[in-house]
Amino acid sequence: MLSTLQNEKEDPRVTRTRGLLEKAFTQVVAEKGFQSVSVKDITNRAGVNRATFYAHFSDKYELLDYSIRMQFRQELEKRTLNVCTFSMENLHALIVTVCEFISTASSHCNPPSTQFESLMETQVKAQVQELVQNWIEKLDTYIESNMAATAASWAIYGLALGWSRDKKHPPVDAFAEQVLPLIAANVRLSQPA
Amino acid sequence: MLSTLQNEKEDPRVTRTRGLLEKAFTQVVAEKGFQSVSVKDITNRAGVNRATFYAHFSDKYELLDYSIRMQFRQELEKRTLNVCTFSMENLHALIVTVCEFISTASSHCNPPSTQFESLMETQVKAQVQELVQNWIEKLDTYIESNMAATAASWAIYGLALGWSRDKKHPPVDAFAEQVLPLIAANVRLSQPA
DNA sequence: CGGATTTTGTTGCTTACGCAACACTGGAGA
DNA sequence: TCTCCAGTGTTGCGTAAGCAACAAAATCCG
Repeated sequence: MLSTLQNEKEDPRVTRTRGLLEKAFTQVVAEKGFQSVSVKDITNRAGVNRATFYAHFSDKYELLDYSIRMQFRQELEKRTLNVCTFSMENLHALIVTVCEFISTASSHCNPPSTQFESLMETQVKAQVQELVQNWIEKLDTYIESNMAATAASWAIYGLALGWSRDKKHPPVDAFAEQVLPLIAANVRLSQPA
Repeated sequence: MLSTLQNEKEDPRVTRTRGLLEKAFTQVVAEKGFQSVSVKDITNRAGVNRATFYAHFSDKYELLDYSIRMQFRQELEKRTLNVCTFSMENLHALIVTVCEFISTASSHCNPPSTQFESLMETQVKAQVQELVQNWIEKLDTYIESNMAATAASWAIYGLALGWSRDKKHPPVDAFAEQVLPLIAANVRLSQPA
């Protein structure tokens, strides 16, 4: 489910094609806007056949979904949050990541359509959930890691979204430091008293 | 023969694969040097299967050949010399192009092995030959365009090579201006008196 | 409104690529 | 010397991608 497992390494051709499509997608969307972009625009730019597009994505909305997922994942990997264990520093970094991702995404996307935001919310929460759950499961667990991770991911996203909408929000680091105890409480419950 | 004809547009997949291999090739060669680089190094970097490499090139020497040809062609296209007619300005630009290509290539390649230089010579002369012949054929021809172009290409390469080896050579533009009449004489013979 | 272009998905067939396995060569080292 | 090993080419088979053609929407426009 939502498997981030790169274990089952996929055919290099599909990796390549998806990458080309995603890259072309972000380019043409930046030029013409999402709505006025056609599948043909994307495939032309990517140098990929249109039929091949449909072999990977049912339509451009699904590619948007994929693109958002990949970009956020890349942010996590950039800070090696995908390959670490729980610590206050890492949790801090995670909160910052979400804040910045929401912030740059919504500023980059004009106008921030509702469907776009809900898409982003879904993807980000799902990955944060998975990541935090992974952290918890490496500790001695006393409660459902699933539930704790759900609570944490919703809380983080909600707080980050509020922060990004605040016209004059404090610096990210200060904000993250401020809410850190709130989130940490969720995770910590699963640690031995 | 040596057809630069992109007319017969090739499968996007082969264009892509060749491009990936060439890009990877220049990278790993820059890092490890040509001799100590293996086919596996190249294909790993390119994300292309080793068997696919051999479907395009018989060995790394052939890829080197291809790479040189493409890089010089790119220089020509950069100055739109591939889509123009004869003029003194264009001939000047052509000479400059050859000079700079030899200069940067031989400085970039350490040591400038004999086989490498002869490979470069072959490719550059062939393309200059083709280009000049194309120029001449658009004029009213009184002599074999083939022969005139051959003379011009050899002359240009020889002069450019001499220039690049000259320890304290004059600026490219000055040099090109200086030898311009020599080369122009070859081409001009085919024009109406 | 009505015709004319685009776009969208879909399909059958061809071709290029990925993969694993193979035999072969040549160089390094106990 | 012999073994080991990393690189080289080659092969057969499975799969992804290219292509042309199609019907069905959707969009444009006089």
